[in-house]
Amino acid sequence: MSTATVSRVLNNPNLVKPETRERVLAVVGRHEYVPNSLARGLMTKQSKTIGVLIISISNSYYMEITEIIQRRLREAGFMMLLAATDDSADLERRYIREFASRRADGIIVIDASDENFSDGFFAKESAKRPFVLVHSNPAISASGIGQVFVDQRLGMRRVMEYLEGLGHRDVAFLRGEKGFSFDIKEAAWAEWRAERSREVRPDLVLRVADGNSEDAIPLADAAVGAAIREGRLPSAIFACNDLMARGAVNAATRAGLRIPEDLSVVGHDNTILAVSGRVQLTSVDLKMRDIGAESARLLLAALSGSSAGRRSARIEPELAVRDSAGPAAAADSRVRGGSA
Amino acid sequence: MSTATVSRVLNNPNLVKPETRERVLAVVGRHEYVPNSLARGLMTKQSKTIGVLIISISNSYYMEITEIIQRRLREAGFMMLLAATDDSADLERRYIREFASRRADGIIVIDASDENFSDGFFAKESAKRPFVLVHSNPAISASGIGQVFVDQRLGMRRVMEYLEGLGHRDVAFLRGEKGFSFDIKEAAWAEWRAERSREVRPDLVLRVADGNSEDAIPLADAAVGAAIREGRLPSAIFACNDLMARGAVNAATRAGLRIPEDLSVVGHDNTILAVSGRVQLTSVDLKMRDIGAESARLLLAALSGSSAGRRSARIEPELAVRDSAGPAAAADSRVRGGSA
DNA sequence: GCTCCTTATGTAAGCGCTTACATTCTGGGC
DNA sequence: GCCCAGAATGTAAGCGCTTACATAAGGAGC
Repeated sequence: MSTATVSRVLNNPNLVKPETRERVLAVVGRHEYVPNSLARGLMTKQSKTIGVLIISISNSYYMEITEIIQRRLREAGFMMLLAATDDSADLERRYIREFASRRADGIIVIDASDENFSDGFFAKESAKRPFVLVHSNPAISASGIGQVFVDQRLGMRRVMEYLEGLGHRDVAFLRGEKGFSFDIKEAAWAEWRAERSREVRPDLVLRVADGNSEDAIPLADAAVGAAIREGRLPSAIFACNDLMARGAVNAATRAGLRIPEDLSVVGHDNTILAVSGRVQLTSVDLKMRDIGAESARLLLAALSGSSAGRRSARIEPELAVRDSAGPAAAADSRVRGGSA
Repeated sequence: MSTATVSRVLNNPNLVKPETRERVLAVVGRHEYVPNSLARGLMTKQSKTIGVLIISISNSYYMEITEIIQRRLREAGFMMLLAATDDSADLERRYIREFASRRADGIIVIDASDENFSDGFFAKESAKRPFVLVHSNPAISASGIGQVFVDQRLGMRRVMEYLEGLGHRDVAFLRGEKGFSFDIKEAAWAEWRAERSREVRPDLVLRVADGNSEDAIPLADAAVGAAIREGRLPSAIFACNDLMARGAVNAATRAGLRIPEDLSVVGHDNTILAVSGRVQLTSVDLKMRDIGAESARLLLAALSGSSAGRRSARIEPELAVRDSAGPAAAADSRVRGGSA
């Protein structure tokens, strides 16, 4: 019995006579033969492996995306190589090279670094193999790279529209010190004000040193607490993520403000934190599952070579409306100490 | 210039004359040559890849473990293949085969299925390549398999000790309907009572249908709310995870009980939920980072062939003491309507 | 029974590397 | 100038597969 026959049994069973097939299968089963994918990949030039790059593994946002990606990949017979870049453009590059070296059939980069986009690195990689970028950067969205564009500007406008509808003219903006995701949201927030000829008041922007870790909760708590004491908080506040939104709620509650009667709070990301407390947070839902599903879909489509179909997708965030935001009417007078 | 020389430049630079080395490196750089790890792995019999198996990706518990594992693997020059089993023993097996086929140099299985342990599958796999199991199952801990044993029984005893010290004689037990992690905690809880000749009262055990998803919060809320109304809640309650603990806190607060004055609550897992609300939860810390670090350490040690050193580790959970549990004295009279 | 076509199996090349072994350089000692 | 050890490089085999091509084995048709 030649190795070729065995190979055929495993890959094209219909090419071999049923009885021979049985015989081979029997031996294979008895000896617990495990094919060597490395050798197979060397011949077939595909590894049935996809590389996925995220910024941090212990971040529910990325994990929700990754979970659905992994599920889709499994269904399509692929395995997932996962790595975290810690937001380092250098590590991002190194990992992409590593994926390439392992002959990953495709690569998904979630929240890719600006640097590697602007110097053309992504464009070059994108030409070599199926490649999908998940991001919120309008600059990238204009490029020809396969991508899932998360329209955060739209998300922000939906928040502002909603609050405006509730009568809130001024909305404080709570963000972490640095991070692209904070910048892009603040830009949309400022744009909204500018469009309505409202001064883009810097005093409305509250900043905490670290907006992404657990510490963001107490930090936001402190920042908002101070703003309340100093009477410079308007009737509503938007927080760039649910961590900070929780901190804001805690501060307000401690200060004796009721939510949403005295202060409206809107969070972002719609994580478990939004529904964990007594007051359920109204929060922007980035549709993580859709993001994951779309990136997997785009990659798989590119992989199957069906050059038909879109090479990119756009995700529209939605506002998950809950209890933490309400009409502005009563609020103004309370928060500002009845000066209205 | 022969391929052998190139190979040497890349793997044993000192074997080749500096100037040749330079020449090779120059060409390599110019042509953006990316070595083929598949071919390399075929020769060297190692893929520099580790397979990691968890139950669910979008679960902060597993992700915290995975994050540190990935970091350690990177430092040691390995990449991580990650897959989720959805708690299916069959998928678990299939993925392990898949890892084997891809010639993963080692495998880590987190919260492995009972089934694949008891039928000897893990033992067999463990013999083939470095293999580490992370679990809380005393049965496995007695086996010779490389492992990180998380002593949940000890964690429970620390909770009970702590509450006993605060004067709580009876502690309600809040769990999800099914799951090994719930069972093992309940067993330790019952054991504690039995040791003190206290009846293992079934009415002290509250069950919610789904203890692990987001729904656990409102479900726990409802269950605890009912128990409060029916006056069958003792002065303290332990929840098998922070989700349910949050639900308990919400229910108690709504019912007008103060925490911890009127009711003591202890959670489990010490996740972000524990510190997200106004009342900070006392919660069992399973030392996720230690678990991840230990599993990576054990695997890497096995990989480097240093047969010295332990083949297993034991993790001792600790109680992260915060504000949600306090002395029982006042509580008894309030919760039970002053019948004491 | 012979040809011819189809179907089933075997043969061997080659995927891109590493590495044992063979060969060629190089230069110090005489 | 010659010898020889050691360093530098080349040669070629082989890792475990897949697959084009060659060969063998069945029938069907006459």
